Amino acid sequence: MPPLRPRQQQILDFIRAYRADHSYMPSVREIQAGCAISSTSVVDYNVRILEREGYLRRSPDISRGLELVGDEPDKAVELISVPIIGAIAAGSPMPVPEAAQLAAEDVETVSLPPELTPRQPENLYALRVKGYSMIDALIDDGDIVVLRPTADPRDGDMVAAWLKLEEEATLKRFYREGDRIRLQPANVQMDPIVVPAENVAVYGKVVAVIRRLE
Amino acid sequence: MPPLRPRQQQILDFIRAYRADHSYMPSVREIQAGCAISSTSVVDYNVRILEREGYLRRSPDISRGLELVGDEPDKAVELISVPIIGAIAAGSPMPVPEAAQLAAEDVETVSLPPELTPRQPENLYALRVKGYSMIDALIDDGDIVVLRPTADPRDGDMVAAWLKLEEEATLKRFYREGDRIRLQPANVQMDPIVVPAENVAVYGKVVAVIRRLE
DNA sequence: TAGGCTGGCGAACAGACGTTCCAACTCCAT
DNA sequence: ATGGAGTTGGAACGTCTGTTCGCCAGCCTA
Repeated sequence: MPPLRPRQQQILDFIRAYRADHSYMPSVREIQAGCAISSTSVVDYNVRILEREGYLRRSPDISRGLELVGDEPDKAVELISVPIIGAIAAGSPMPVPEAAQLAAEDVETVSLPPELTPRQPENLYALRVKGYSMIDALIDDGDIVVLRPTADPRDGDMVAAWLKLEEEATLKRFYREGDRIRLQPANVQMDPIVVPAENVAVYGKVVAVIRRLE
Repeated sequence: MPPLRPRQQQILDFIRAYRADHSYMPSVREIQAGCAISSTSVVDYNVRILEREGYLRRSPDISRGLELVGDEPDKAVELISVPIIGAIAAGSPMPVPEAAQLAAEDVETVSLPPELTPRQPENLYALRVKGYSMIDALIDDGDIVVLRPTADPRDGDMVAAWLKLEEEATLKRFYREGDRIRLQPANVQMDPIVVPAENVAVYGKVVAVIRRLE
C-alpha cells in the first residue's frame, strides 16, 4: 500500500473524525468544507484515489454512500448472546423475530464467539432445525442456524427463505436472475430451483451454523 | 415507551436490517420499497413518530441522516479458546495434537461458547476441513470441527478416523460390530462402510461443528 | 349526522448531493 | 523551453432525497 498524499490523508482523517461524531458518512461537500478544499471535484478526485488504493468503498449515486474498509468499528471482544426464537422445519411456518420475543426473559439463547460474529452483531437470532429437509444445505436435524435479518440479500448469500406457493421453508444460496430467483443448495451435487421473485420471502441471511454432538 | 404500531415496528426492523448490510442509512424511498409502502409521506409520517418516541434521531435535510438510538451492547460470558492445529482433508494425514503445538503462541484459535463445550473441556482441539469429501457427514469445505481425543469411542459417537489401508481421513459415526467397525455417514440417505477394526485409527471424537458463512 | 383524529396515498417542490467537463496550475524529466 | 502526468478550481447538470400539501378512508365521539 503506497503512502498517501497529504490531501488524501487529510480527507481520510476527516472522514474518520466525522464518523466518530455521526452515524452517517460525510457528503462530498462536507468533506470539501472540512478540509478547506475549494471544489467538489477535488474531493471526488482524491476520494477516487482512496477507493482505488483500498482505503474505502463507494456506492455510486448514493448520498453519503462511503464505507471505510478495514476500520473494524469497535470490535466486540465479548461473547454475543443470541436468542433461539423457535424451530425451522420444511413444512411449517418460520418464526419471525419480534421485539416481544427478543425481550422475553425465558427465551433460550446461544452464545456466539467473536469469530462467528458478523461486523454488525445486532438483531441476530437463531432457529433450531427440525427434521432432515435441510440436508441439501448440509444442515442436520438439531443444528442451530444463526440468522440476521436482511433487507436485500446479495447474490451468493445463504438465506432462509419461505416459498409461498409451496408453503415451505428452505435454506439455500440466493441468486437473483432478472425477475426470478435461483435457490442453490449448498451441496454442489444437487440441482438448484428457480422460482418467480414474488414467490419468495427472504427472512434472513444465514450467518453461522452450529452443530453440537455428543 | 408505548408499544409500536406494526408499521413503525416494520420500519424499525427494516432500518436495523439495512444497517447491518450497509454502513450508511437507508433513504426514505428505500424504506418505502423495503416495507412495501406506497408513498414516501407514509414513511415520513411514521419515522416522525419513531423519532418522537425516541427510537431514532433525524438530522433534518440530510440524506440518509437517520441515527438509531439505544442499541445497547451485549453482556459478556466466559468462553473457551481452542487451538486450530491444522486441516483435515480426505487424502492427507490428519494432524495430531501435540503439546508443542498446543503451547505455541502463533496458533490460530477459535473460541467456543459454553453451550458448545463438553463437560470436560480439556485437550480440545480443532481442525479446519479442506475440500468436499466430508459432505456425507454434512460437513462443508471450510467448516471447523472441534475434537476431543478419545481412547475408546462409544457407539454412535461421531469420530475423526483414519483408514490405514485407504490412507484416508473421514468423519463418521462409530459403531463396533464384533471385530469390525461400521462407519455410518451422518447423512442418513447414504450407506455405511464396514471395515476391520485394525484398519481404523480413531483420532478423536467430534464435539462440535462450526460453519461460518457470509 | 357532523366533526375531529389517525393513518395512508399521490404528486410535486426544493434543496442536497454525486458526477462530469474543461481550463489552469504545478512539478519534473526530457 | 516543452510536454506530459498529477492536481486544483469553477461551474453546471441531473439525480437523489427530505419535505410538504391536499385529499381520502376509517373510526370514534358528541
